[in-house]
Amino acid sequence: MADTYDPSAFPPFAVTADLVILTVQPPTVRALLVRRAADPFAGSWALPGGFVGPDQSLADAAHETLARKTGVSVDATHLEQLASFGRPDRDPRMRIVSVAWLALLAEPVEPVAGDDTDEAQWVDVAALDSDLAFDHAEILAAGIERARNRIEYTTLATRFCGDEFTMAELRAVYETLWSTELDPANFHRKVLAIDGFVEPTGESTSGGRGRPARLYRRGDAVDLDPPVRR
Amino acid sequence: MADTYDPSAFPPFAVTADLVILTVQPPTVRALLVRRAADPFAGSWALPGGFVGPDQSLADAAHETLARKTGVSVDATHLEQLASFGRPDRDPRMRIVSVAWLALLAEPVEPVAGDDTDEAQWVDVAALDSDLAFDHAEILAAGIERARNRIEYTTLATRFCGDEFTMAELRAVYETLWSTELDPANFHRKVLAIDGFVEPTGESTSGGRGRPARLYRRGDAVDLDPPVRR
DNA sequence: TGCTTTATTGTCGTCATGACTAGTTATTGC
DNA sequence: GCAATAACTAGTCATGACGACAATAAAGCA
Repeated sequence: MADTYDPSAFPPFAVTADLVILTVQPPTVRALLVRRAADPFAGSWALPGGFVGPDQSLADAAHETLARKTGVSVDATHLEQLASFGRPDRDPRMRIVSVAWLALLAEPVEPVAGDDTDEAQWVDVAALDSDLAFDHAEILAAGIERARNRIEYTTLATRFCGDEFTMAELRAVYETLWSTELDPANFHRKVLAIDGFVEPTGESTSGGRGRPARLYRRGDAVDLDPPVRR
Repeated sequence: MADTYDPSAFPPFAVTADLVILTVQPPTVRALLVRRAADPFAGSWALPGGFVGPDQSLADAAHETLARKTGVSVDATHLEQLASFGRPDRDPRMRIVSVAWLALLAEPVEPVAGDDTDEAQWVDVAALDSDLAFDHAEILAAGIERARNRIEYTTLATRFCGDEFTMAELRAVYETLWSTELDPANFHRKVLAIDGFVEPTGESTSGGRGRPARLYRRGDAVDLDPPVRR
Protein backbone atom coordinates (compact mmCIF):
# COMPACT_ATOMS: atom_id res chain seq x y z
CA MET A 1 0.00 0.00 0.00
CA ALA A 2 1.38 3.37 -0.97
CA ASP A 3 2.66 5.60 1.77
CA THR A 4 3.20 8.49 -0.55
CA TYR A 5 -0.36 9.66 -0.49
CA ASP A 6 -1.96 12.84 0.67
CA PRO A 7 -5.65 12.20 1.25
CA SER A 8 -6.42 15.89 1.44
CA ALA A 9 -5.31 16.19 -2.16
CA PHE A 10 -8.24 14.01 -3.17
CA PRO A 11 -11.91 14.70 -2.96
CA PRO A 12 -12.92 12.47 -0.10
CA PHE A 13 -14.61 9.12 -0.56
CA ALA A 14 -17.73 8.19 1.31
CA VAL A 15 -18.56 4.56 2.02
CA THR A 16 -22.06 3.16 2.29
CA ALA A 17 -23.50 -0.20 3.25
CA ASP A 18 -26.32 -1.13 0.89
CA LEU A 19 -28.41 -4.21 1.52
CA VAL A 20 -30.02 -6.77 -0.71
CA ILE A 21 -32.64 -8.18 1.64
CA LEU A 22 -34.37 -11.16 0.10
CA THR A 23 -37.28 -13.33 1.03
CA VAL A 24 -38.86 -16.17 -0.88
CA GLN A 25 -42.64 -16.19 -1.03
CA PRO A 26 -43.42 -18.85 -3.62
CA PRO A 27 -43.82 -18.31 -6.45
CA THR A 28 -42.05 -14.97 -5.99
CA VAL A 29 -38.69 -13.75 -4.79
CA ARG A 30 -39.03 -10.42 -3.04
CA ALA A 31 -36.53 -7.76 -2.13
CA LEU A 32 -36.98 -5.05 0.45
CA LEU A 33 -36.70 -1.76 -1.43
CA VAL A 34 -37.24 1.85 -0.47
CA ARG A 35 -38.70 4.56 -2.67
CA ARG A 36 -36.45 7.57 -2.70
CA ALA A 37 -38.05 10.82 -1.55
CA ALA A 38 -35.28 13.20 -2.61
CA ASP A 39 -33.07 13.73 -5.60
CA PRO A 40 -31.11 12.21 -7.12
CA PHE A 41 -33.45 9.49 -8.36
CA ALA A 42 -36.43 10.82 -6.42
CA GLY A 43 -39.32 8.41 -6.87
CA SER A 44 -37.12 5.49 -7.85
CA TRP A 45 -36.76 2.27 -5.94
CA ALA A 46 -33.42 1.83 -4.21
CA LEU A 47 -31.74 -0.63 -1.90
CA PRO A 48 -31.87 0.30 1.76
CA GLY A 49 -28.54 1.54 2.94
CA GLY A 50 -26.64 3.98 5.04
CA PHE A 51 -23.30 5.65 5.36
CA VAL A 52 -20.60 3.89 7.28
CA GLY A 53 -19.82 5.95 10.35
CA PRO A 54 -16.32 7.17 11.11
CA ASP A 55 -15.79 4.62 13.87
CA GLN A 56 -18.04 1.92 12.54
CA SER A 57 -16.98 -1.35 10.96
CA LEU A 58 -18.46 -2.30 7.61
CA ALA A 59 -20.37 -5.17 9.20
CA ASP A 60 -21.76 -2.94 11.94
CA ALA A 61 -23.04 -0.49 9.36
CA ALA A 62 -24.81 -3.34 7.58
CA HIS A 63 -26.29 -4.65 10.82
CA GLU A 64 -27.51 -1.21 11.72
CA THR A 65 -29.19 -0.69 8.37
CA LEU A 66 -30.84 -4.08 8.59
CA ALA A 67 -32.14 -3.40 12.07
CA ARG A 68 -33.34 0.08 11.10
CA LYS A 69 -35.31 -1.18 8.11
CA THR A 70 -36.66 -4.45 9.39
CA GLY A 71 -36.30 -4.42 13.14
CA VAL A 72 -34.76 -7.84 12.70
CA SER A 73 -31.78 -8.71 14.85
CA VAL A 74 -28.71 -10.12 13.21
CA ASP A 75 -28.84 -13.60 14.66
CA ALA A 76 -32.32 -14.18 13.23
CA THR A 77 -31.03 -13.79 9.70
CA HIS A 78 -28.11 -14.56 7.51
CA LEU A 79 -26.04 -11.53 6.55
CA GLU A 80 -22.98 -11.81 4.35
CA GLN A 81 -20.89 -9.39 2.39
CA LEU A 82 -21.68 -9.44 -1.30
CA ALA A 83 -19.26 -7.18 -3.15
CA SER A 84 -18.25 -3.55 -3.44
CA PHE A 85 -19.30 -1.18 -6.16
CA GLY A 86 -17.40 1.98 -6.86
CA ARG A 87 -17.72 3.38 -10.35
CA PRO A 88 -16.68 7.04 -10.11
CA ASP A 89 -19.98 8.28 -11.55
CA ARG A 90 -22.32 5.95 -9.73
CA ASP A 91 -23.57 8.77 -7.49
CA PRO A 92 -23.83 12.25 -8.98
CA ARG A 93 -23.33 13.96 -5.64
CA MET A 94 -19.92 12.72 -4.66
CA ARG A 95 -17.57 9.77 -4.82
CA ILE A 96 -19.26 6.96 -2.99
CA VAL A 97 -18.13 3.37 -2.68
CA SER A 98 -20.91 0.97 -1.76
CA VAL A 99 -20.16 -2.19 0.16
CA ALA A 100 -23.15 -4.40 -0.60
CA TRP A 101 -24.51 -7.06 1.73
CA LEU A 102 -26.93 -9.90 1.28
CA ALA A 103 -29.53 -10.70 3.94
CA LEU A 104 -31.89 -13.66 3.82
CA LEU A 105 -35.16 -13.44 5.71
CA ALA A 106 -37.78 -16.08 6.34
CA GLU A 107 -40.81 -13.85 6.37
CA PRO A 108 -41.47 -10.41 4.96
CA VAL A 109 -41.52 -8.50 8.23
CA GLU A 110 -43.24 -5.15 8.18
CA PRO A 111 -40.67 -2.72 6.77
CA VAL A 112 -39.98 0.57 8.50
CA ALA A 113 -39.80 3.73 6.41
CA GLY A 114 -36.86 5.96 7.19
CA ASP A 115 -36.60 9.73 7.29
CA ASP A 116 -35.15 9.99 3.85
CA THR A 117 -37.60 7.68 2.11
CA ASP A 118 -41.34 7.81 2.00
CA GLU A 119 -41.95 4.12 1.47
CA ALA A 120 -40.35 0.79 2.17
CA GLN A 121 -41.85 -2.26 0.53
CA TRP A 122 -41.26 -5.86 -0.43
CA VAL A 123 -41.08 -5.97 -4.21
CA ASP A 124 -41.30 -9.01 -6.46
CA VAL A 125 -37.96 -8.94 -8.24
CA ALA A 126 -39.42 -10.60 -11.33
CA ALA A 127 -41.94 -7.79 -11.77
CA LEU A 128 -39.31 -5.11 -11.36
CA ASP A 129 -38.72 -2.95 -14.42
CA SER A 130 -35.08 -2.62 -13.39
CA ASP A 131 -34.95 1.19 -13.28
CA LEU A 132 -33.53 1.27 -9.79
CA ALA A 133 -31.60 4.23 -8.47
CA PHE A 134 -27.84 4.44 -8.93
CA ASP A 135 -26.35 1.05 -9.89
CA HIS A 136 -28.68 -0.76 -7.53
CA ALA A 137 -30.14 -2.93 -10.27
CA GLU A 138 -26.67 -4.41 -10.75
CA ILE A 139 -26.22 -4.92 -7.01
CA LEU A 140 -29.63 -6.53 -6.66
CA ALA A 141 -28.89 -8.88 -9.53
CA ALA A 142 -25.61 -9.85 -7.89
CA GLY A 143 -27.43 -10.56 -4.65
CA ILE A 144 -30.03 -12.78 -6.27
CA GLU A 145 -27.35 -14.64 -8.19
CA ARG A 146 -25.40 -15.15 -4.98
CA ALA A 147 -28.47 -16.58 -3.26
CA ARG A 148 -29.17 -18.88 -6.19
CA ASN A 149 -25.66 -20.26 -5.95
CA ARG A 150 -25.46 -20.42 -2.16
CA ILE A 151 -28.40 -22.76 -1.76
CA GLU A 152 -26.66 -25.27 -4.00
CA TYR A 153 -23.69 -25.80 -1.73
CA THR A 154 -24.85 -24.55 1.66
CA THR A 155 -27.80 -24.98 3.99
CA LEU A 156 -28.87 -21.36 3.51
CA ALA A 157 -32.13 -22.36 1.82
CA THR A 158 -33.45 -23.09 5.31
CA ARG A 159 -32.95 -19.39 6.11
CA PHE A 160 -35.84 -18.61 3.81
CA CYS A 161 -38.06 -20.92 5.88
CA GLY A 162 -39.36 -20.37 9.35
CA ASP A 163 -38.07 -22.17 12.40
CA GLU A 164 -40.15 -25.19 11.47
CA PHE A 165 -40.92 -26.11 7.92
CA THR A 166 -42.09 -28.96 5.73
CA MET A 167 -40.18 -30.64 2.92
CA ALA A 168 -42.55 -29.02 0.46
CA GLU A 169 -41.74 -25.58 1.82
CA LEU A 170 -38.02 -26.16 1.55
CA ARG A 171 -38.45 -27.56 -1.93
CA ALA A 172 -40.50 -24.52 -2.92
CA VAL A 173 -37.56 -22.30 -1.95
CA TYR A 174 -35.34 -24.15 -4.39
CA GLU A 175 -37.97 -24.22 -7.10
CA THR A 176 -38.69 -20.53 -6.75
CA LEU A 177 -35.10 -19.35 -6.74
CA TRP A 178 -34.10 -21.70 -9.54
CA SER A 179 -37.31 -21.44 -11.58
CA THR A 180 -37.37 -25.20 -11.93
CA GLU A 181 -39.48 -28.06 -10.74
CA LEU A 182 -37.94 -30.71 -8.55
CA ASP A 183 -39.28 -34.20 -8.08
CA PRO A 184 -40.83 -34.26 -4.58
CA ALA A 185 -39.83 -37.84 -3.91
CA ASN A 186 -36.22 -37.48 -5.01
CA PHE A 187 -35.85 -34.15 -3.20
CA HIS A 188 -37.17 -35.68 -0.02
CA ARG A 189 -34.78 -38.59 -0.21
CA LYS A 190 -31.82 -36.37 -1.04
CA VAL A 191 -32.35 -33.81 1.72
CA LEU A 192 -32.67 -36.49 4.38
CA ALA A 193 -29.49 -38.15 3.10
CA ILE A 194 -27.43 -35.01 3.74
CA ASP A 195 -26.15 -35.16 7.26
CA GLY A 196 -27.12 -32.15 9.36
CA PHE A 197 -29.22 -30.38 6.74
CA VAL A 198 -32.57 -30.76 8.51
CA GLU A 199 -33.76 -32.67 11.55
CA PRO A 200 -37.30 -33.81 12.22
CA THR A 201 -39.24 -32.15 15.01
CA GLY A 202 -41.58 -35.11 15.38
CA GLU A 203 -44.53 -32.82 14.73
CA SER A 204 -46.68 -32.66 11.65
CA THR A 205 -48.84 -30.08 9.99
CA SER A 206 -52.60 -30.31 10.23
CA GLY A 207 -55.54 -28.69 8.58
CA GLY A 208 -54.04 -28.72 5.11
CA ARG A 209 -55.55 -30.37 2.12
CA GLY A 210 -53.73 -33.67 1.71
CA ARG A 211 -51.73 -35.90 3.98
CA PRO A 212 -50.12 -33.95 6.84
CA ALA A 213 -46.46 -33.16 6.30
CA ARG A 214 -43.78 -33.74 8.87
CA LEU A 215 -42.05 -30.70 10.24
CA TYR A 216 -38.31 -30.16 10.26
CA ARG A 217 -35.95 -27.60 11.65
CA ARG A 218 -32.49 -26.48 10.58
CA GLY A 219 -29.64 -28.90 11.27
CA ASP A 220 -26.11 -28.04 12.33
CA ALA A 221 -24.50 -28.36 8.92
CA VAL A 222 -23.35 -25.26 7.05
CA ASP A 223 -22.16 -26.80 3.80
CA LEU A 224 -24.09 -29.40 1.84
CA ASP A 225 -22.23 -32.57 1.08
CA PRO A 226 -23.17 -33.66 -1.47
CA PRO A 227 -24.52 -30.42 -2.94
CA VAL A 228 -28.07 -30.10 -4.21
CA ARG A 229 -27.49 -29.80 -7.93
CA ARG A 230 -29.63 -27.54 -10.00
CA MET B 1 -29.18 5.50 1.22
CA ALA B 2 -29.31 8.50 3.52
CA ASP B 3 -29.44 11.92 1.95
CA THR B 4 -29.08 13.67 5.25
CA TYR B 5 -25.34 13.35 5.38
CA ASP B 6 -22.60 15.91 5.48
CA PRO B 7 -19.36 14.25 4.39
CA SER B 8 -17.29 17.15 5.63
CA ALA B 9 -18.48 16.35 9.13
CA PHE B 10 -16.66 13.05 8.91
CA PRO B 11 -12.99 12.36 8.69
CA PRO B 12 -12.66 11.27 5.07
CA PHE B 13 -12.34 7.66 4.05
CA ALA B 14 -9.61 6.51 1.73
CA VAL B 15 -10.12 3.42 -0.42
CA THR B 16 -7.36 1.07 -1.51
CA ALA B 17 -7.19 -1.90 -3.84
CA ASP B 18 -5.08 -4.65 -2.27
CA LEU B 19 -4.22 -7.74 -4.24
CA VAL B 20 -3.83 -11.38 -3.34
CA ILE B 21 -1.73 -12.57 -6.28
CA LEU B 22 -1.34 -16.34 -6.21
CA THR B 23 0.66 -18.83 -8.17
CA VAL B 24 0.93 -22.56 -7.68
CA GLN B 25 4.43 -23.99 -7.85
CA PRO B 26 4.01 -27.55 -6.61
CA PRO B 27 4.36 -28.37 -3.84
CA THR B 28 3.95 -24.74 -2.80
CA VAL B 29 1.37 -22.01 -3.13
CA ARG B 30 3.04 -18.65 -3.44
CA ALA B 31 1.75 -15.13 -2.98
CA LEU B 32 3.36 -11.98 -4.29
CA LEU B 33 4.15 -9.87 -1.25
CA VAL B 34 6.03 -6.65 -0.73
CA ARG B 35 8.21 -5.79 2.23
CA ARG B 36 7.22 -2.45 3.66
CA ALA B 37 9.97 0.14 3.79
CA ALA B 38 8.20 2.74 5.92
CA ASP B 39 6.11 2.82 9.03
CA PRO B 40 3.61 1.63 9.97
CA PHE B 41 4.68 -2.00 9.85
CA ALA B 42 8.09 -1.18 8.36
CA GLY B 43 9.87 -4.44 7.58
CA SER B 44 6.69 -6.50 7.48
CA TRP B 45 5.33 -8.31 4.47
CA ALA B 46 2.20 -6.78 2.99
CA LEU B 47 -0.09 -7.30 0.04
CA PRO B 48 0.67 -5.12 -2.96
CA GLY B 49 -1.91 -2.39 -3.28
CA GLY B 50 -2.60 1.19 -4.06
CA PHE B 51 -5.06 3.93 -3.41
CA VAL B 52 -8.06 4.21 -5.65
CA GLY B 53 -7.77 7.45 -7.58
CA PRO B 54 -10.53 10.05 -7.51
CA ASP B 55 -11.73 9.21 -11.01
CA GLN B 56 -10.73 5.57 -11.04
CA SER B 57 -13.04 2.60 -10.82
CA LEU B 58 -12.28 -0.09 -8.25
CA ALA B 59 -11.42 -2.56 -11.00
CA ASP B 60 -9.11 -0.10 -12.72
CA ALA B 61 -7.22 0.46 -9.49
CA ALA B 62 -6.77 -3.30 -9.15
CA HIS B 63 -5.62 -3.64 -12.75
CA GLU B 64 -3.17 -0.82 -12.30
CA THR B 65 -1.66 -2.33 -9.17
CA LEU B 66 -1.36 -5.70 -10.85
CA ALA B 67 0.37 -4.21 -13.87
CA ARG B 68 2.65 -2.10 -11.70
CA LYS B 69 3.81 -5.06 -9.62
CA THR B 70 3.97 -7.80 -12.21
CA GLY B 71 3.93 -6.16 -15.60
CA VAL B 72 1.21 -8.66 -16.43
CA SER B 73 -1.70 -7.43 -18.49
CA VAL B 74 -5.20 -8.17 -17.31
CA ASP B 75 -6.23 -10.57 -20.02
CA ALA B 76 -3.32 -12.89 -19.24
CA THR B 77 -4.64 -13.50 -15.75
CA HIS B 78 -7.81 -13.96 -13.82
CA LEU B 79 -8.71 -11.06 -11.56
CA GLU B 80 -11.82 -11.04 -9.41
CA GLN B 81 -13.03 -9.04 -6.49
CA LEU B 82 -12.59 -10.84 -3.20
CA ALA B 83 -14.14 -8.77 -0.43
CA SER B 84 -13.80 -5.48 1.36
CA PHE B 85 -12.17 -4.95 4.71
CA GLY B 86 -12.82 -1.88 6.76
CA ARG B 87 -12.27 -2.22 10.48
CA PRO B 88 -11.90 1.34 11.80
CA ASP B 89 -8.50 0.61 13.35
CA ARG B 90 -7.02 -1.47 10.56
CA ASP B 91 -4.67 1.34 9.55
CA PRO B 92 -3.28 3.58 12.28
CA ARG B 93 -2.85 6.54 9.95
CA MET B 94 -6.40 7.12 8.82
CA ARG B 95 -9.67 5.45 8.00
CA ILE B 96 -8.98 3.19 5.05
CA VAL B 97 -11.32 0.69 3.43
CA SER B 98 -9.54 -1.96 1.42
CA VAL B 99 -11.24 -3.60 -1.53
CA ALA B 100 -9.33 -6.85 -1.94
CA TRP B 101 -8.86 -8.64 -5.26
CA LEU B 102 -7.69 -12.10 -6.18
CA ALA B 103 -5.36 -12.63 -9.14
CA LEU B 104 -4.25 -16.04 -10.41
CA LEU B 105 -0.98 -16.29 -12.30
CA ALA B 106 0.53 -19.20 -14.14
CA GLU B 107 4.17 -18.41 -13.53
CA PRO B 108 5.89 -16.31 -10.91
CA VAL B 109 6.91 -13.42 -13.14
CA GLU B 110 9.72 -11.25 -11.88
CA PRO B 111 8.12 -8.84 -9.44
CA VAL B 112 8.79 -5.13 -9.66
CA ALA B 113 9.61 -3.26 -6.49
CA GLY B 114 7.77 0.01 -6.09
CA ASP B 115 8.89 3.32 -4.67
CA ASP B 116 7.35 2.72 -1.31
CA THR B 117 8.65 -0.80 -0.80
CA ASP B 118 12.17 -2.10 -0.94
CA GLU B 119 11.38 -5.64 -1.98
CA ALA B 120 8.73 -7.60 -3.81
CA GLN B 121 8.89 -11.37 -3.65
CA TRP B 122 6.96 -14.57 -4.16
CA VAL B 123 6.47 -16.11 -0.74
CA ASP B 124 5.39 -19.66 0.08
CA VAL B 125 2.18 -19.10 1.98
CA ALA B 126 2.69 -22.26 4.05
CA ALA B 127 6.02 -20.98 5.35
CA LEU B 128 4.59 -17.61 6.27
CA ASP B 129 4.58 -16.82 9.96
CA SER B 130 1.41 -14.80 9.47
CA ASP B 131 2.66 -11.50 10.90
CA LEU B 132 1.66 -9.53 7.86
CA ALA B 133 1.04 -5.81 7.99
CA PHE B 134 -2.41 -4.45 8.79
CA ASP B 135 -5.09 -7.14 8.44
CA HIS B 136 -3.41 -8.56 5.38
CA ALA B 137 -3.06 -12.03 6.89
CA GLU B 138 -6.84 -12.20 7.03
CA ILE B 139 -7.17 -10.98 3.45
CA LEU B 140 -4.56 -13.43 2.19
CA ALA B 141 -6.33 -16.29 3.94
CA ALA B 142 -9.60 -15.26 2.32
CA GLY B 143 -7.91 -15.23 -1.07
CA ILE B 144 -6.45 -18.69 -0.67
CA GLU B 145 -9.75 -20.04 0.56
CA ARG B 146 -11.50 -18.50 -2.43
CA ALA B 147 -9.03 -20.10 -4.82
CA ARG B 148 -9.45 -23.47 -3.12
CA ASN B 149 -13.19 -23.27 -3.61
CA ARG B 150 -13.15 -21.81 -7.11
CA ILE B 151 -11.23 -24.70 -8.66
CA GLU B 152 -13.92 -27.07 -7.47
CA TYR B 153 -16.71 -25.53 -9.51
CA THR B 154 -14.91 -23.54 -12.21
CA THR B 155 -12.15 -24.03 -14.73
CA LEU B 156 -9.90 -21.56 -12.93
CA ALA B 157 -7.35 -24.24 -12.06
CA THR B 158 -6.11 -23.93 -15.64
CA ARG B 159 -5.19 -20.32 -14.87
CA PHE B 160 -2.38 -21.63 -12.69
CA CYS B 161 -1.00 -23.54 -15.68
CA GLY B 162 0.66 -22.13 -18.73
CA ASP B 163 -0.98 -21.93 -22.13
CA GLU B 164 -0.19 -25.61 -22.65
CA PHE B 165 -0.07 -28.09 -19.83
CA THR B 166 -0.19 -31.78 -19.06
CA MET B 167 -2.77 -33.64 -17.02
CA ALA B 168 -0.16 -34.11 -14.32
CA GLU B 169 0.43 -30.36 -14.12
CA LEU B 170 -3.27 -29.66 -13.81
CA ARG B 171 -3.61 -32.40 -11.24
CA ALA B 172 -0.71 -30.96 -9.28
CA VAL B 173 -2.56 -27.66 -9.04
CA TYR B 174 -5.48 -29.40 -7.36
CA GLU B 175 -3.26 -31.50 -5.15
CA THR B 176 -1.23 -28.51 -4.05
CA LEU B 177 -4.16 -26.23 -3.29
CA TRP B 178 -6.15 -28.95 -1.59
CA SER B 179 -3.21 -30.71 0.11
CA THR B 180 -4.54 -34.04 -1.07
CA GLU B 181 -3.49 -36.72 -3.48
CA LEU B 182 -5.73 -37.53 -6.40
CA ASP B 183 -5.67 -40.76 -8.36
CA PRO B 184 -4.00 -39.95 -11.69
CA ALA B 185 -6.14 -42.31 -13.72
CA ASN B 186 -9.45 -41.20 -12.26
CA PHE B 187 -8.50 -37.54 -12.50
CA HIS B 188 -7.59 -38.00 -16.14
CA ARG B 189 -10.88 -39.66 -16.94
CA LYS B 190 -12.89 -37.10 -15.04
CA VAL B 191 -11.27 -34.01 -16.56
CA LEU B 192 -11.74 -35.32 -20.10
CA ALA B 193 -15.37 -36.11 -19.34
CA ILE B 194 -16.13 -32.48 -18.49
CA ASP B 195 -17.11 -30.70 -21.66
CA GLY B 196 -14.98 -27.66 -22.46
CA PHE B 197 -12.59 -27.98 -19.52
CA VAL B 198 -9.47 -28.77 -21.57
CA GLU B 199 -8.84 -29.57 -25.20
CA PRO B 200 -5.89 -31.52 -26.57
CA THR B 201 -3.28 -29.70 -28.59
CA GLY B 202 -2.12 -32.87 -30.32
CA GLU B 203 1.39 -32.26 -29.06
CA SER B 204 3.21 -34.13 -26.33
CA THR B 205 5.98 -33.35 -23.93
CA SER B 206 9.45 -34.68 -24.53
CA GLY B 207 12.63 -34.89 -22.53
CA GLY B 208 10.92 -35.83 -19.29
CA ARG B 209 11.55 -39.00 -17.41
CA GLY B 210 8.74 -41.38 -18.23
CA ARG B 211 6.30 -41.68 -21.03
CA PRO B 212 5.63 -38.32 -22.68
CA ALA B 213 2.40 -36.66 -21.62
CA ARG B 214 -0.09 -35.15 -24.01
CA LEU B 215 -0.50 -31.42 -23.90
CA TYR B 216 -3.78 -29.62 -23.38
CA ARG B 217 -4.96 -26.04 -23.44
CA ARG B 218 -7.85 -24.31 -21.73
CA GLY B 219 -11.30 -25.04 -23.10
CA ASP B 220 -14.20 -22.63 -23.42
CA ALA B 221 -16.08 -23.69 -20.31
CA VAL B 222 -16.15 -21.44 -17.26
CA ASP B 223 -18.06 -23.61 -14.83
CA LEU B 224 -17.35 -27.28 -14.24
CA ASP B 225 -20.29 -29.60 -14.68
CA PRO B 226 -20.02 -31.88 -12.86
CA PRO B 227 -17.69 -30.22 -10.34
CA VAL B 228 -14.38 -31.73 -9.32
CA ARG B 229 -15.12 -32.74 -5.77
CA ARG B 230 -12.46 -32.44 -3.14
C1' DT C 1 -68.02 -44.73 1.66
C1' DG C 2 -65.32 -43.43 -1.88
C1' DC C 3 -62.63 -39.63 -4.28
C1' DT C 4 -59.14 -36.12 -4.29
C1' DT C 5 -55.07 -34.20 -2.64
C1' DT C 6 -50.63 -34.11 -0.81
C1' DA C 7 -46.81 -36.53 1.55
C1' DT C 8 -43.80 -40.28 1.82
C1' DT C 9 -41.69 -44.76 0.56
C1' DG C 10 -40.04 -48.07 -2.79
C1' DT C 11 -38.09 -49.84 -7.23
C1' DC C 12 -35.17 -49.89 -11.06
C1' DG C 13 -32.09 -48.71 -14.70
C1' DT C 14 -28.31 -45.56 -15.61
C1' DC C 15 -24.39 -43.04 -14.77
C1' DA C 16 -20.53 -41.12 -11.85
C1' DT C 17 -17.05 -42.40 -8.77
C1' DG C 18 -13.15 -44.65 -6.30
C1' DA C 19 -9.98 -48.43 -5.96
C1' DC C 20 -7.28 -51.08 -8.46
C1' DT C 21 -4.97 -53.63 -12.43
C1' DA C 22 -2.74 -53.70 -16.62
C1' DG C 23 -0.65 -51.95 -20.68
C1' DT C 24 2.03 -48.28 -23.29
C1' DT C 25 5.90 -45.41 -24.31
C1' DA C 26 9.32 -42.77 -23.44
C1' DT C 27 14.21 -41.90 -20.89
C1' DT C 28 18.27 -43.48 -18.05
C1' DG C 29 21.90 -46.31 -16.73
C1' DC C 30 24.35 -50.26 -17.51
C1' DG D 1 21.38 -52.22 -27.33
C1' DC D 2 18.78 -53.80 -23.21
C1' DA D 3 16.75 -53.91 -19.01
C1' DA D 4 14.95 -50.95 -15.44
C1' DT D 5 12.29 -47.18 -14.43
C1' DA D 6 9.11 -43.55 -14.63
C1' DA D 7 5.01 -41.78 -16.01
C1' DC D 8 0.84 -41.66 -18.67
C1' DT D 9 -3.41 -43.98 -20.22
C1' DA D 10 -6.88 -47.59 -20.63
C1' DG D 11 -9.80 -51.01 -18.58
C1' DT D 12 -12.47 -53.41 -14.85
C1' DC D 13 -15.54 -53.76 -11.17
C1' DA D 14 -18.17 -52.78 -7.12
C1' DT D 15 -20.52 -49.16 -4.94
C1' DG D 16 -23.37 -45.38 -4.60
C1' DA D 17 -26.02 -41.30 -6.28
C1' DC D 18 -29.53 -39.90 -9.24
C1' DG D 19 -33.78 -39.44 -12.22
C1' DA D 20 -38.09 -41.41 -13.56
C1' DC D 21 -41.87 -43.35 -11.94
C1' DA D 22 -44.99 -46.51 -9.36
C1' DA D 23 -47.06 -47.42 -5.01
C1' DT D 24 -48.67 -46.51 -0.48
C1' DA D 25 -50.25 -43.38 3.52
C1' DA D 26 -53.11 -40.05 5.60
C1' DA D 27 -55.74 -36.60 5.73
C1' DG D 28 -60.23 -33.56 3.89
C1' DC D 29 -64.45 -33.46 1.31
C1' DA D 30 -68.63 -34.82 -1.21
